Amino acid sequence: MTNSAHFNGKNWDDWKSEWALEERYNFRTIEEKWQKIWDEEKAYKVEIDKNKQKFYALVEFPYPSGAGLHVGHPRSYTALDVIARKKRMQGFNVLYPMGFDAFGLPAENYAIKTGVHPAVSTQANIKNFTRQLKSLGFSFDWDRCIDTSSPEYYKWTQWMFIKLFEKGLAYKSKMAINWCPRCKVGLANEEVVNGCCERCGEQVVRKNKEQWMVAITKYADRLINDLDGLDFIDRVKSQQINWIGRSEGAELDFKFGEDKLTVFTTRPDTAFGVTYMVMAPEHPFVRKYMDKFENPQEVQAYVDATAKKSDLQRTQSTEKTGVELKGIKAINPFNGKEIPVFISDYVLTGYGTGAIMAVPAHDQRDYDFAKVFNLPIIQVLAGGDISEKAWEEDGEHINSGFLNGMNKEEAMRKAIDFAEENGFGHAKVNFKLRDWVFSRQRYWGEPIPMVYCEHCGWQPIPESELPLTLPQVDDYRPNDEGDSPLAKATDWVNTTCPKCGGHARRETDVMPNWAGSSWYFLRYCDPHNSKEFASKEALDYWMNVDWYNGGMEHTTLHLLYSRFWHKFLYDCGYVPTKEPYNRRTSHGMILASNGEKMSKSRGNVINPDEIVESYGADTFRLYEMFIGPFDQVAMWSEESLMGVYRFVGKVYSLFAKIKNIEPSADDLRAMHKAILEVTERIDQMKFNTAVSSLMTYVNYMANLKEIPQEMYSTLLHLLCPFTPHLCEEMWARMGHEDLLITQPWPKGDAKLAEDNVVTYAVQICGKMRGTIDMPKGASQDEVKAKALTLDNVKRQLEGKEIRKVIVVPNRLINLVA
RNA sequence: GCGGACGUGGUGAAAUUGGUAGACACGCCAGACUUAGGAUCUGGUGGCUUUGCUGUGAGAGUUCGAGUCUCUCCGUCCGCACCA
Repeated sequence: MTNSAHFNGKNWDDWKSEWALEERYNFRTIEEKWQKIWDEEKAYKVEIDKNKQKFYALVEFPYPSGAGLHVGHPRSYTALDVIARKKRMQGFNVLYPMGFDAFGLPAENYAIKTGVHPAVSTQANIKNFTRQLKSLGFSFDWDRCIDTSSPEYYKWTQWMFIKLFEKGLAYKSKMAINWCPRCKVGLANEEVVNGCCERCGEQVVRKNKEQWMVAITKYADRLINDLDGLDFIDRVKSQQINWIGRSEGAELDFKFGEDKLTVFTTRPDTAFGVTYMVMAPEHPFVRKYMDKFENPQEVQAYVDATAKKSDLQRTQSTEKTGVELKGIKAINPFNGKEIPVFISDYVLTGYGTGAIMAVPAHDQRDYDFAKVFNLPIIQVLAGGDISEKAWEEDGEHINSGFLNGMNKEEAMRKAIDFAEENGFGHAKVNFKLRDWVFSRQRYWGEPIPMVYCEHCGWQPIPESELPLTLPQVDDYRPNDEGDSPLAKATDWVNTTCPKCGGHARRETDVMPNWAGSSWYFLRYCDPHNSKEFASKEALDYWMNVDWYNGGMEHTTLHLLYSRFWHKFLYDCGYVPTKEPYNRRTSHGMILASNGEKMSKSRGNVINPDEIVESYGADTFRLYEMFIGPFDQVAMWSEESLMGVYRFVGKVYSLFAKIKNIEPSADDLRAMHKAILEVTERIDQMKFNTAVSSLMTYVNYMANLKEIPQEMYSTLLHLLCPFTPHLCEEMWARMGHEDLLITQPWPKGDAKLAEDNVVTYAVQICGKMRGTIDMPKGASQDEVKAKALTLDNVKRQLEGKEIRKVIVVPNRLINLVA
């Protein structure tokens, strides 16, 4: 790699004496110097180059909070930076972009407190984040930096919303939504954690509101099925599948008054075991039939009590409560039997049809309810002990008319056939996934580009009026009624209908902060395009994202939303692929040294700035890669960080021992082992052991009196993705004028890496009894003969006969006596 | 309850996927050196009753051979959760 032509007119000794003046590793000057050079030369700028194979590496862009970068962010960023840098050296045209997910509540809350416009504080935070990211030496193409809160960006978010509306996938609906009384904002299901607001932890309550909804459920099946071809880690796939919650069953109609009461069930085969039915308290029939019930006061009281409960209260207690709707019975279409109907809060209004047929013998929840209300329990599948608990397993059908004698699978089929033939039911697939609540009653988000006209209903604003920018307001506070602060900007709200020209009012809710991030990876492909969200050429070249790393906490939020959003754009013909990400991996969290989460309130947050200041970016980066298995949680340890700092210093000081000499066979073995191991382990995201390999290699060199140039040069190549500043500096000190980051990745030679002497484990009956050194490729007999010379082996075999010999070449010999 | 991951020294962890358990670090112990530096260097460091034995949460099984595969327990972490 190195030759004398690169020595810039000086000879090797001149260079060495010049640099030897500076004995201590001074990371500050080195890092500052190379960051400046990379910045000035736009070393990581990337353009479409059809002669090169592209590689698109992506990390989740941060929300630019006032707190600045957390040590958790760089774990993900460094990992893909290592991969991006290695891919570049391997000749790929690498797109590794960064941007800011800049809409969100903290900026708005800050504005409420201080009066500073969210745009102002957000820009200040972006500036700070950018400084921090640059100080860590990431190889982002900064020319592609995007900001979801800029009108140039959200113009296209709005444009896409209009497309959703035009295709009938965005619709306005009045429904009970999750409402956070503290944030004064409606939440999507995905944003409710254990019945509490994901952001502030306040208990979420139900509130009836007109909301924009996005019909993600239309894509439920495809969001599950298309996971099949993707290289996502298993827990991401299973969590998404779980969240979407597909279940197969049937919808069946039971007669109720003059109506049909439709239920969804996954067990139509148990229909002969139905002894009662339950509706959710919110079911429309409850109101419709209220004056026909014999006990309307009791029913209404229960409905009111349920409405007052928070989701948490409602789901926490598994004790069954409810009220019978006296005076009206339902009729089981399978056997014509009259059965009582109840309302109970264990039946949810949002899932299935909001009503169930109850089979207490074969469903534990129904069983519990039946016990409380003394309802009959009819066993229709043989098995278990019905006097103890429900039997939810398979069995032979009994007491089930024409289903008798069948097992579960057959009876299911026959029951659905019967329902279809007699017109009271059909097979049905249901999902837990609900449509996406897309309205937020706040200020700092994308305005929803819709107007309401008395005559024409909801109309999108013309594309020529995009972007619809946020109006200035004086008061950012939302109110308890759930009006957005935008409602106060009356000049902005009052407008004309784009269809009839009459008076119309703008939508005053804004989009959720998940909107901008649903398509940002597309914008990176062509970030300055003012005519399209991205050109076809750019999308054809750069998509898909080859490798996307991000947090597990986004699995059922951003990751699911953006897959849906992308599929929608694909259906419209705007993007060339049906899935956005080929590969998805996830990093573990970094915890404080005592295993607690880092948080402001605990006062245990490590600020990356301080680490960079004290130890340098290279040490920080390398430590985060060495801290432990990438996909697992890791605990911050300043002591371990010191070990890495020493290693970096050692790499620096080895420079003094470089000589223009040829490496020996042993040297080459150590070198090629390092190349092969580091290359493979980076690809597998085993960064911690890749660093171990580098340490082993450096330890080997530290033991040499003189280090061949080639060995040191190879080290710089292999280490460059991890500690780019130091490596670039030492590369220059070796006399090179071109940048190390543009050099080709070393090629490992497995032959040269092979040991010529191997140590065999000697086992007797599988137990280790000693080791022997053998030349590589020794015959079985030679190995056996040598093994038998060991004292311990002789002793163990005394008076025994060897019955079998197993030799694993170059590894072990096992003598079975 | 359902789904997923996991259990290895004083600590963070390795283990070519069934073949020498503890690589690489941290910490600790002993020594050297000093331009006293967040020092650095050298050697040692699983346990034990140390010619050797034993050891990967516990117990069984498969195998010539198990940290790795199978089964049963025990325990930890994460996600979802009255989803019909």
